[in-house]
Amino acid sequence: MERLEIPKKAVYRLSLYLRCLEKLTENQVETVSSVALAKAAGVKPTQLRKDIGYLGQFGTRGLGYNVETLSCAISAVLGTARLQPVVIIGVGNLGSALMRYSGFKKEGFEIIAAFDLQPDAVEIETTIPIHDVAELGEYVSSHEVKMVIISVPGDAAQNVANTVVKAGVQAILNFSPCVLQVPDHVVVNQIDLAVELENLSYFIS
Amino acid sequence: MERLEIPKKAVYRLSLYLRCLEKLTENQVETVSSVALAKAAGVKPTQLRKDIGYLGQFGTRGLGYNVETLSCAISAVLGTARLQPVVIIGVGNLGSALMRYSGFKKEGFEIIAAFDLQPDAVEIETTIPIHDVAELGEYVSSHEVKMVIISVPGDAAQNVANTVVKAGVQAILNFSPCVLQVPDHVVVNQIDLAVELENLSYFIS
DNA sequence: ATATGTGAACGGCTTCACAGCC
DNA sequence: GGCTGTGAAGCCGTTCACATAT
Repeated sequence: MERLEIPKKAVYRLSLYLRCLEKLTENQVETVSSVALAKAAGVKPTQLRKDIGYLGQFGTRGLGYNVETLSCAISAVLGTARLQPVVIIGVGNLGSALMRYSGFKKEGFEIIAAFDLQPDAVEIETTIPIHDVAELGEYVSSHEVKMVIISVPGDAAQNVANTVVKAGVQAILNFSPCVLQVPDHVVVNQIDLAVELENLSYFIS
Repeated sequence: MERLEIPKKAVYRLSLYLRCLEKLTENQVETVSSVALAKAAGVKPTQLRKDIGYLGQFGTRGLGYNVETLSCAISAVLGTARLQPVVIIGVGNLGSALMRYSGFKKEGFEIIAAFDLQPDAVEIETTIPIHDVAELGEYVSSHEVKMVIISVPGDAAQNVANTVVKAGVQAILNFSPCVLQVPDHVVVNQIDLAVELENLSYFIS
């Protein structure tokens, strides 16, 4: 298994292709060419073929790709073929919005619990249990959670990260506006809303 | 002014540096070395110096950078030195969370209005006016809004984008899980939560 | 004829090495 | 001695050109 060779950017695009393929499946399209799929995903056809090439050979020359076969292949490589449990830490504005977001389950992720400093003070209608953050480490290890979403204020994020890393978490989606220091074997994807806006700000003339 | 030469990735990091510099200002630190600042931002010192080099020469050899001077320089280049008006379209889970998010104003962005299909049905305590999406185009042009945040469901996003682009918007932060087709002069930053999770999923062993 | 698969060329960002300055 | 500034080298991902398959 030489999965680790796929470049990070290509992995992002594979997710994109998967999203487009799902739409095609809904419309009962069975076959798609690299040109058509690339256009839907907003990339160049050659890049799409190169990206898919990382997974192996799935196309039929002169015809295109079978939508279902390709979907399954990408899903398998991304590790989303089976449901992945995820925990949210910090049930503030953003955290509670994420808890209500329905898009995760469709893509193979289940929010199994949330944590907050004051779980009783949280007003939100949900079936997802909200625990005290003091129980976070214990919960993560006993449920073998590998992925967490951090949406606590910046000054609390590093502490939370330390706790979950010690408890065995391997991947963190961090919405806090701060850089997390973690061991090399832990992956962090950072989404900083202010940074995104600032970035846009630069590119408007 | 040769601003347009700064690579996009460098612009992202400049935002990061700015965030770290603000913390230093709060702690009344006046000078910082590239090594220290780079560590705080999670990048290599040489990269930080190269990035800052795009702006000009701001350091003092043998000493480091003056925190305030550097902050102002980055802020000026990013265009966040003065308040930038922003509009949010789609006041659902995510949209309302973004409206309540206090981090924007601190970085120079003011949410001046929000838009929804059913503005009256929205239950949210806020001082930000919520209008009907039918008024979107007119509002954007008359207020000369250059940046918008789109947080509507995927199937409505392209329509919204068309409207605001026609009304003169130059930058879009898109949270909808779909690829927007826009003219070349419009910049789109996409944040797809499911894609982020899928990406992490791949990298956990 | 049409579309995929892929080695090679290209381009851009990162890292290195060291010159220049305090 | 310590730290910044920067041309050069290295690396990685994208694009091209075309061989290959139906």
